[in-house]
Amino acid sequence: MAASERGPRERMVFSAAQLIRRDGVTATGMREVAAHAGAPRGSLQHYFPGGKEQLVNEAVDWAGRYAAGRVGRFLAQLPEPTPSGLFAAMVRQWTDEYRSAGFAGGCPVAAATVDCAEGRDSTRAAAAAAFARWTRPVADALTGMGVPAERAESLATLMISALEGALLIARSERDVRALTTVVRELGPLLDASVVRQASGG
Amino acid sequence: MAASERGPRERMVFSAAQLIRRDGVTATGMREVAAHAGAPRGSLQHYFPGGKEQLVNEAVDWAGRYAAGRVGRFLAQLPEPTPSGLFAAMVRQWTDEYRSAGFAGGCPVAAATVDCAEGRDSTRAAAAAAFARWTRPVADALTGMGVPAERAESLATLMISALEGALLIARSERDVRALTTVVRELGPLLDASVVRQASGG
DNA sequence: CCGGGTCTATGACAGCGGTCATAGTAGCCA
DNA sequence: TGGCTACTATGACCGCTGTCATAGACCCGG
Repeated sequence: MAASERGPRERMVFSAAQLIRRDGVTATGMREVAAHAGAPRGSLQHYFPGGKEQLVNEAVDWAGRYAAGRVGRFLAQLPEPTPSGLFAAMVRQWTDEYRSAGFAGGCPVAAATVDCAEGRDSTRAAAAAAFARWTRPVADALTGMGVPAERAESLATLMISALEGALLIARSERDVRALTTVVRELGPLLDASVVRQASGG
Repeated sequence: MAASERGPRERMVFSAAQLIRRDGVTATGMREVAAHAGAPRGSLQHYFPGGKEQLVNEAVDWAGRYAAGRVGRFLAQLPEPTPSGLFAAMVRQWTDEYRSAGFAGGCPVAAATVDCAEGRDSTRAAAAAAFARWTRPVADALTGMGVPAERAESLATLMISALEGALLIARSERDVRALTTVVRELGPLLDASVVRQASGG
């Protein structure tokens, strides 16, 4: 979650993602983004001539790449790769954040979808692309673990759906219960989908 | 989804829920709610002296009651009650809407959570209450089908999580794929959780 | 010195947001 | 008729939003 000290443009995209995931797209102002990024206000129209829509879209895009990138790192850290282990790692990222930093933020892609699915088509498309970019490495990981290709895609969608929904519930309840629940209940199903190789369950 | 011609107050709450689930909380204006409900603007401060916050909270509350009420009707319509059948019915309500009316609207509770979880605690609490009120009848239905009480609660949370997450994906993609996917993949797991009575597999 | 990029700095604008203040109407009771 | 209550009707206020316009800083090649 920590972007190093890159250029002001990248910092603004990153800040936009952070503010969006906390307050939603509409409630996040351009001036606020610049201030949060420590960037001059004048840079907004310089780097994002497309206005707020461009900034939001890039933030959603960034979030999608970030989530996709995490999948690979989770895989590398797993002692032995199992579907349930991957899912647990994906969810644990959130439970860790919520326990250590509070329930202030959700998923920026979800926020963009809720706020812009109707009325700002480019942002809606950016959210769909982010979900797709996130789903692919998850599905690929599943096939690598021995899940048939057709089911891998479906199970990846199920995993992300359950995670996103549980995030909503957890944030509203200020309790990670929903997150731990979906991991516990979905784990066996995921591991049972492995057909070749010795399944650990 | 159609509220009959009740009083103006109820119409405004209903309209608020509709607009919120389409555009989000922040992007929904008070004047817009009144206009959508065909109610006079002056009635806003009369019926909702607590301002927008009160109106939003009541809309979220209404949505929670509505979702909870649907569960009972779904159960009554099932030829034989199975967990997967109930889940399929819950999801089908959304696929039907999306196929017939387009992908304009999402879940108002999700929208309220995304937009208000941080910064408006009463609305956050209202969302949590709505999720809880929705979860209970689902869990009760599962226990009635023979699911052990401890798992029933967890599976109800899983069902609602998967539904909410799939809603986000479906809306961003403008495709019901994610919804049908979670039904297909989650159904067997749900039915397998029935321990007593003949499971209808 | 000039010219020409990249980036920054402000100020203004027009619009809309929620909310408040105030006045008006309708009906009902005495 | 008067008076009370429920509800409606407007208009104004202030703050904030995204966006535009304009001008300044800074650096580099010539």
